Amino acid sequence: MKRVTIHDVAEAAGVSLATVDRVLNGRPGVRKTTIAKVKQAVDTLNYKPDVFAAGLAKKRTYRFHFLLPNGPNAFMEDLTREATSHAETMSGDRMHVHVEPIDAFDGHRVAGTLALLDHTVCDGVAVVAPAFPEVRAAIDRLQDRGVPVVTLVSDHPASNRRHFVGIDNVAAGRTAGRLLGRFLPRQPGKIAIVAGSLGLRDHAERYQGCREVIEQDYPHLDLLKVREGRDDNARNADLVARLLKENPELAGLYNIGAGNRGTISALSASGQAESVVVVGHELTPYTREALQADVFDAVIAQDPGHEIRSAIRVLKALCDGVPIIDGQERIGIDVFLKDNLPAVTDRPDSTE
Amino acid sequence: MKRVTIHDVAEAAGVSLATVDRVLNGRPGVRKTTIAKVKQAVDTLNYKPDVFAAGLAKKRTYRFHFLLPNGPNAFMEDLTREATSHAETMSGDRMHVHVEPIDAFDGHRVAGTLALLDHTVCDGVAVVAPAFPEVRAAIDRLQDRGVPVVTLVSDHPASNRRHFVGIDNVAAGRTAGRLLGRFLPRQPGKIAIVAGSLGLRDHAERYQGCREVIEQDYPHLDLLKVREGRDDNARNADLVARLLKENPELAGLYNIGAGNRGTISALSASGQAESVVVVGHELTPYTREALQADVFDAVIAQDPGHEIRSAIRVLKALCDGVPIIDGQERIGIDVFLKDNLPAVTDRPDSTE
DNA sequence: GGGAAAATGACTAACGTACCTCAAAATATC
DNA sequence: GATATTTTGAGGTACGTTAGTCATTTTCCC
Repeated sequence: MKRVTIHDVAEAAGVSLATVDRVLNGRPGVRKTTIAKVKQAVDTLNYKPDVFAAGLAKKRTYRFHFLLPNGPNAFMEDLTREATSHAETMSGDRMHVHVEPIDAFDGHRVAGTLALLDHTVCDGVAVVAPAFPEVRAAIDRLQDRGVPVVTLVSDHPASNRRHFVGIDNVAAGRTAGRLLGRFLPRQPGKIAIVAGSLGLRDHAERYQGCREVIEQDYPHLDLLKVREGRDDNARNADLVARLLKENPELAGLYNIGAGNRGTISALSASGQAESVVVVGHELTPYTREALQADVFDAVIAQDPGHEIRSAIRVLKALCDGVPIIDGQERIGIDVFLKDNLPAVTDRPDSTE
Repeated sequence: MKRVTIHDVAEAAGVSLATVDRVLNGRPGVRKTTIAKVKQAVDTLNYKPDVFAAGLAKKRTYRFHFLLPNGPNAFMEDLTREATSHAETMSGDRMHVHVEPIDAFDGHRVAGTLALLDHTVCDGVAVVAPAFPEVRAAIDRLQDRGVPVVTLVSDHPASNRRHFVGIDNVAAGRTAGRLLGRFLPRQPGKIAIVAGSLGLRDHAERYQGCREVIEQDYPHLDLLKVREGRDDNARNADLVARLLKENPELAGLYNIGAGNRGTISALSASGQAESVVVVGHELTPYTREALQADVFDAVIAQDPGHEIRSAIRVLKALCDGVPIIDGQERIGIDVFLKDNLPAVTDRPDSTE
């Protein structure tokens, strides 16, 4: 039951402490036969370095920057809240999480913010990457400077980001399409789609997924052309009101992006809320209430807390050069109906 | 940016190191005015103890026992696999997770296993608690001996367990009912329910939730009386085959417990698989395949990896006497359709 | 076999906290 | 005001690792 230390390893391998240290920490100047001896001893003794002692000795600190959109978006606010709250609780663990609001619609500003970072300021960056080429370039340059970058929520696959923390948006769109197809009766009907902008990668992918499923498995359903509301509540309210007026017999509605609040108010005002099957994204106080009031029928979501924690773990793993446990870092596509809503936690008000 | 240590706190408070230590670790013999001075200094300086140094110094080890059912059940196997895999990876963190298989159907044996534990052997216990009174008593006695106990997957609310790590099974049942109600056309139809045993708390709760929703919102659907297959594949296959023969026009089927493999094979064999809407529990290789083949229409699940990690975090928090972050420890009710299945991870074969 | 280079050993000082002892000072008790 | 008691200070050791330095040994090459 006693702990195996490097002393034991040294003894077992018949070498000195210094040599064991050289092997364990990959320092140069050790013959490979000796390396083998040490490694052999390590795993016959099943030596595991003491994380506490190691952490103390190398007095490493992890400084991470989180670049998160600052818009009036309940999901992003949740993400920011989770990040700042972790910034506090983990500061004892030699973690310094700095949250920096960015304007996700201004590619140059985001690229500029990224350009200011290097290893003197931080050891890792998580960014909700808008799909601008200058952002991709800034990510790549930052990594060339030795700072690992992970994308959060919205990926930028063309870049060299080391990891993406977020959901598979095509699959999310497919799920939305499946729910619409199955919730609606097997008869012709029209489905409206409201997105923020198809220029946003995640929105485009969700649309693609939804369309795939509807066209393949529910051909009796007719997808109206996508309306873009720029994730703005007022615009969405307007769009949805008009859609409902133009299509009094509308069967389904898929709100691909944010701006749920606008969509919900237009639906409620129209009096058609219950007859239209509506699927939205992200669990916020508004979508939650809409589900309970049968205005929304399903919500596809991703857990912001999981995403922040996962991003931190991944960045730490990248800094330490240890492998990432894929299974643990996979972010699930959550499906919420009115019946499986998580209990509310006490949170300050937010807008969307 | 430099780290605040107890030295700084001592200096700021105008007391000695020893006194700071006494206050911080709640040792006796300090005047309350002094305590106040120190605490004041602690939070003006925002002192946070260094977890690495503390961990090293108090060479604390956390020894946790996980008592998990050993039956041929893919979900429990996943749970066991996650637990043993964490036992390895966390052994460096002074965590010793011991997994002990139990026969969940033998209350006396489980109680006997619990009775053998005390603080000389382990610092915390997580148990998938079968609903026997002797198990409740054993849990309470174990806690009286100073070992915190959390229940896992299946709760025992009457006991004094400190926490329950698992899903709200009533809500899970409601979700299943909702999916059946919404996937089926709005016309009369029969729904069959196969459980392991209504004597199992989680199964009973799921049934209750499902019935609530169906009776309230989908009264045109007729719930057949529950068949109990004891989570056994052969029994389930038999039951389902008979159900399908007796009810050729069966509209829906809810498989409340394990034994999915039996249910699936009977459905496939009957040729009625596609016409019956089927909801099952837990994501296993079999239910996954059934979803993809349109034999199952939805699967309600809980993530075994999350549950194990949560149980470990909770037990550690209980040992350290620090508060539990509720939001982080809440286990979600996952809903899987064929479209939002997580990518498969490489795992050894399992049976169910 | 002699000299250079490479490999290894022996030691030490951190890192920040926990926990212990013993003495000194402050306060309480009569 | 003397004594008993409580409170505080000073100092040390231990925890297991990292990351050095410098001396010594081994190996290699001509």
